[in-house]
Amino acid sequence: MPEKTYDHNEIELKWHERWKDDSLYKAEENSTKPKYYVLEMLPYPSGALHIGHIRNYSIGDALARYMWMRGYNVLHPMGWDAFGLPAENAAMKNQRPPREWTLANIEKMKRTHRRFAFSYDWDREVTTCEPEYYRWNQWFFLRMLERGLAYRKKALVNWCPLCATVLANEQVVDGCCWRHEGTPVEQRALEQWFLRTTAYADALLNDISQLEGKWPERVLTMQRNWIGRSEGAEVDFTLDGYGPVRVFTTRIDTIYGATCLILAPEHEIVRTMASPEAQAHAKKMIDARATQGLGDVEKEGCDTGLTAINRFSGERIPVWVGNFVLMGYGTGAIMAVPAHDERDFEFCTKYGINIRPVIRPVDGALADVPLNEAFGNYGVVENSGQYSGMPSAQARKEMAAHAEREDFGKAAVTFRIKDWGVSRQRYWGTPIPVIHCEKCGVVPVPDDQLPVLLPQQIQITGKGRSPLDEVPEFVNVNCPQCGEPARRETDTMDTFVDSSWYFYRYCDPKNTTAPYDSKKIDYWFPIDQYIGGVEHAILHLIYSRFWTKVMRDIGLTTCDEPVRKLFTQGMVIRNGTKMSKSVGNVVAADDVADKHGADSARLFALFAAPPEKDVDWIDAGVEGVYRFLGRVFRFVTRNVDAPGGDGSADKDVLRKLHQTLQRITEDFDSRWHFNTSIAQMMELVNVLYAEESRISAAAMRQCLEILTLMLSPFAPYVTQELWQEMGNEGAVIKQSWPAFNADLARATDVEIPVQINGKLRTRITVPVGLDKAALEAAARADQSVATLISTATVVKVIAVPEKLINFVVRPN
RNA sequence: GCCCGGGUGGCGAAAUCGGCAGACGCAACGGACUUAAAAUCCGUAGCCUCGCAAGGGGCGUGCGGGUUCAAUUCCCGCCCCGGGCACCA
Repeated sequence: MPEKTYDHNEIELKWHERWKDDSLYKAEENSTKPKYYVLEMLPYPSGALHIGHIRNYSIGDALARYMWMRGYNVLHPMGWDAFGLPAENAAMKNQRPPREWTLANIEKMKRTHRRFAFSYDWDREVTTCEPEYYRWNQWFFLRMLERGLAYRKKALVNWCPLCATVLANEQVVDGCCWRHEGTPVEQRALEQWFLRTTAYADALLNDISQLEGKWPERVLTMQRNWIGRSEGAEVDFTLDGYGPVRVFTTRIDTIYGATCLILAPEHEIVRTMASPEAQAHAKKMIDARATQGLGDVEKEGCDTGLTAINRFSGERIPVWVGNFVLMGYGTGAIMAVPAHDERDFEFCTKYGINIRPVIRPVDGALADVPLNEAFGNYGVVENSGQYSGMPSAQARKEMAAHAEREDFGKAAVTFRIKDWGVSRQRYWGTPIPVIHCEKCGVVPVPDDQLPVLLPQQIQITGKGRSPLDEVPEFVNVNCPQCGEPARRETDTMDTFVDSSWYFYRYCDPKNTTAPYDSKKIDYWFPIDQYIGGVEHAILHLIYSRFWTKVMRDIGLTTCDEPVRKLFTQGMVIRNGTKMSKSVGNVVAADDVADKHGADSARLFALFAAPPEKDVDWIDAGVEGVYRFLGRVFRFVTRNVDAPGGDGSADKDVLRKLHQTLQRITEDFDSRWHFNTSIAQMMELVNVLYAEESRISAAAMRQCLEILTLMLSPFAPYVTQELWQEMGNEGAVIKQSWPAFNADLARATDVEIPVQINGKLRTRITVPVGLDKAALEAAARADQSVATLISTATVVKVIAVPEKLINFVVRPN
């Protein structure tokens, strides 16, 4: 058969049409096959897929296709993280309702998804802005409310003036809004809804051990740091004329060295009891904190005029306010031990407050403790009454026990993680399903009245409070309890709620009576492989873990953790910076597909670098893999029915073929270095070109089929076309992954480098399987080796079978 | 400041367990085909150096040391780049 020209447009269009009904990728509901759930993070429907998305999906899709071919029942779904601020901004700009804008974007992006032939089961598509989905957000919220896991409090919250809404702590980056770099977040006191993530702080931390080795270590480290468990003690100091002031410390063993107490500027006692000057100062510090945000801030403080008594020593010490003490951590008050804490040292030095060492090094004296810096190590406690002479660890225990006995303190654990603030003063999100009644207070919307629907007709001005406040039909309701007129809650939920459980919904996407049927979850969960960007290491992945634990405790799943294995792929870089709309260096997926085809775009996304590494997008690089696909296409089409050569190259070619197959199979099973998998196939094709005329018809057939099958997870269109060209029936994805033949893969001869004193001098070819002695004999028997060592005395011979031989010699 | 990654040709990278550094690809150069170009096919190529040539020698994985017959790989000390955390008491 004459060689054909590789026309990617024709081929991709043809198979795109045939695959339209999607029946190929349906996950089976009652299957005897082993299951495999592979998931890529769902995108925000911004309007267009770019090449960063393509990389993410190409990794997942190659894996999904491989697992199909390995005989697994694969669940590979896709959906849309469809709530969020951009839709509202677009609505303001274009006078287009957010829903309309969002759904149009989804249609557009879905077309691109299909164009790239990602093997999704679209019957399971989830769109989080649709009532069928978000009603279950509301349902979950009510379950959490019943269990005290959702609650409302007035709190200082992070407010982004540009978003005109509250942000979660996780959404504040360097004191600025995560979406508006350089816009400092302000602190405002508002009534807000929170989810009690702190109730699961210990569980979230402990269960990280279940993820060890299966999630990237740095993600686990980031989560551990974020949770920030810290063991210490709470202790009361007695404030003259007031009563106890509680502090949290990890170093209660240094308490005899406490020379003052420092309160956060927001601390209640500052407001109620401090001197007027101190109150004014504190106010300034609070305001400054709201605007300065970034970086290191000079420590600042002010004496409140109050004094407090140390219950251990009976000593009376001054009480200060300090800008570096955080209201949101511990109790909002600390005891300052300048001799043993760097920050306290800095503060007390600045204001001339006493520095008194009470810890000495285990092998030193108290007098050796330097007074020009803080000595923060553990050691032996001194000048501390009955505790003097104890090691730090013992003192920590005994002092906490003493405080507890005397009822002025206890051993305590504090977490850095806070409860998750989920209120947003926005329109385009899940309405929080509660009603505020003058008489009954906060009343949950009854389950049978769910979903609380977002009103469709709405003017979004971007000014003032939540847009829902302006919709009387939405706001004005009757209280479900007493029937009197009441007001609906107008805050909506953080969109991270949507993505915290969407992967469960994929298992039962059309359920109208429950978020899903637990039996289906039991079959599919946990997710075997989750693939996404490392930027979600904390936010999304910690919320998802939290949600699963809550669901487990409600009895909705038996999983402790939703995700068994996590893979974080690298970013796609262009011109030295991360691809983003604002930089204007985005490469649209459709543009690449137009020019070189979806297959080439997918192939290059995987070929350019190992998947976990950042990759530079180079247009010329796509041309390289495009050429490769053309080479494959032409080679296969012209050899399909060729009479074949004399077979003199069969052995070498089949060895290369099976070695390649082995490597690619191993890469799928462990390393995922698809860049080398693809390079291996390129090498194979180079060999095929070189030996083309010396390959027999039978060996050629084997090469063509196996090459096509191996390449198919990466380039589904062209391989499908070739599969048909070869006269085969059916879809490539339904074929079995070829088994490599270890006998054929084995080499008979191996080239051994010969070193003299560690320097490469020549090479010899020997049969495989020679032991040390035989290898040395073979080397000595070689004429050029004999010449090389003849002028010196061989002192030692290092022979490593199938690797190398090294003669250590001394000149004569 | 602390905690992770990373640093290899002109470029993206490879070397899986301490054993031939630079596979594969891009860009480049030379040749074939072509009226010509594109496409395609074949070939050259780390750097320096000696030689008319065949061929030879030296250097080389951020820098400096160490272990070893042998180090991109292991150990110690630095430098640079990227990311995360950053008053968390």
